[in-house]
Formats: sequence, structure tokens, C-alpha cells
Amino acid sequence: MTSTDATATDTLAVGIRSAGLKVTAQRLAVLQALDDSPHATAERVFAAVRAGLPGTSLQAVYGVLTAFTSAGLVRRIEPAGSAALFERRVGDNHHHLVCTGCGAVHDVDCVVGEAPCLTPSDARGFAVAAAEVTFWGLCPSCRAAPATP
Amino acid sequence: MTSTDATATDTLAVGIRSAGLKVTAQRLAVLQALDDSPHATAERVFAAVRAGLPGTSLQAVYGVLTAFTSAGLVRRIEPAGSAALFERRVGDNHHHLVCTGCGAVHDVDCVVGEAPCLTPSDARGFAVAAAEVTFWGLCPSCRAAPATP
DNA sequence: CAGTTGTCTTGATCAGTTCAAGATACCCGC
DNA sequence: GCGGGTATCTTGAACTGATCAAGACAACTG
Repeated sequence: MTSTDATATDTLAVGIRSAGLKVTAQRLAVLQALDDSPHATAERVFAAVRAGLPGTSLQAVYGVLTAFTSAGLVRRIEPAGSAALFERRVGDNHHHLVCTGCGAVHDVDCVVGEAPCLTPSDARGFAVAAAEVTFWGLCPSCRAAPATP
Repeated sequence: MTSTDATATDTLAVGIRSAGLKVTAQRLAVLQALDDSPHATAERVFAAVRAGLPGTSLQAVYGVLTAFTSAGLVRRIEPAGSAALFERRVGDNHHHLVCTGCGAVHDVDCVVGEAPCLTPSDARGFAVAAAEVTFWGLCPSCRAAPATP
């Protein structure tokens, strides 16, 4: 994996450029890192990027992730108790399943009964723009293994 | 407001004691502070407590909130981009409406269509224990007032 | 190929939260 | 009512995750 062939890289570059951003080695590396681990912390992306671009700084990664987030290229989620996570799946209104044991995160395409969660029973006059659903539970590994502090 | 009469205080004390915790002035003050502002940060609770008990330390407030949270007396929520908020409404599986403009938080009793959100379409083998829904939008005030950075 | 502008590096700073050790106060039993 | 045991509070420090600022550098435009 970690496809570094020209084709894949070009695809990434097109995405970046069409978002109105300049294409740099660091930015390509960040996108590839997020392909490899779809729910990564900034720190983790940093480690992955640095593997291929040793001179890269943590602040650069934060800058890239911030730019991508406001450009809509990546989505930032912040499960309670965890550092911010970044993912490339964007614009498809999916939700997350978080393991309370190990912190593992999985995507959930949607909720049964379609998307009723987009409408609260009483919006209190709010203009509701988005609904975010987080499911908390134990992943298969943590169900098997008793407590791993 | 800020009822300090014996009756109300006694009710709070009973709640604390029945959770297996000792009753102290700081703990009573924290509960009352959460009654006055139902979605408060630790810092905000600290300010409210200190108004009545000048010698109280911030760490004491953190300690009380942590103890209450693990005893199930208060619930801790962490909307993305905000500090942790604490609330007394607990055990009724309600959700939250957060203003992206000013950060105001309101409770939402439940979602239309009952509680379908408790069942993801594909649990991936997880033992799902809870579902947390956060609605993002603009509150009436922020809809009226254009951008207040 | 040079200019302009956006991006990266370096270094410092911040908010929010947690940890540790000792003094203190609550609650139980007598 | 009062002392002992233990949870709680105070003081002080430290830690993580994230952000800001200034200058060096590199990507795209013409």
C-alpha cells in the first residue's frame, strides 16, 4: 500500500489544486497518510509524513490539516477524551463508532431509519446545519481482552 | 435564584451521600452552580463556586466534577472545539444543540422517530453502549446578529 | 525565467486538564 | 459529644494538544 505511483499522486494533486490550494510534497504526504489510517491524529499523520519527508515539522502538518479542513478536503472530528482526528471521507454525512476501550474509530454509513437524526424534536429556534452522531461501545478486540489500561 | 435555603441544600446533600460520596460545602456549591448554568465549563463552575466559597481552588472543582461524573451525578460532554461541559441532567438520554456562533448549548429531549439513533446500521461487531447526538447550528441571537468574531 | 504569493520552519506561547504531597474536614462508631 | 480513619481540599508543578508570529523558502502566474 502507501501507493506512491504517479497516477495516485496525480489524483491527489488534482484534488488539492481544485480546492484552490498549492500542491506541495507535504500536502500529498498528508493525504496519503490519511488514506493509510483513515482516522488519524495530527501527531500520527506527522509520524507518517515524516517517514517520507524527514524534514517536515509538526506545525506544517497542523497547517496542512487546518487548510484541508477549511477547504473541505478533510473532516475533523473530536470524540470526547481523544485528540482531534482527521479523515478524508467528507460530504457523505456518515457517523462514527468509537471504542471506549482502545479508542479505535470506525465509520458508520448511516443510521437505521434513514436520517431522522437530522431533525431534533425541538430546534429551539436554531437553524440546524448538521447532526453528528457518535456511537460508544467496545470493539471486538476489547470485548475479548479484559481491560487493557 | 441560587437557592441556599435548607430544603434545597438538603436535597442536594442526599443526592451526594446516596452516591457514596462525602458531603462538603464545595460539592454542594458545584451542584448549585450547575443548576444555575446547566452547561458550564469547569472554569465557569469554579467562578460560581468561588463567589460563595472564596478559598476554593480550581483543582478542587475539577476533583468534584470528576468524582460526580464517575458517580453518575453529572454528565460530561465535550462538543468539538469547546472545553468540557458539565450538566446535571443524567440518565435520560437527551442530546444537544450547539451554536456554532456563540457556543451556546441547549438540551434536546429526543429525536423525531423515537430513538433509532441507538442502532447503527452496521455495528462492526461493536457492543454499542450509547449514542451521542450533537446538532450544530445557529442560535436565534446569532442568526440575527451577523458574525461576532 | 523572475515576481508574487502562499507555504513551511523555527521557536515561543496558550488553554485545558491532570498529577503529587501534605494539610484539612467529613462521617462513623463509641 | 468526641476522637479516629479516610476521603477531600490546597498548593504547586507538569503535561498534552493546539495555536500564533516572523522569517526563509518554494509553487504557480505571466
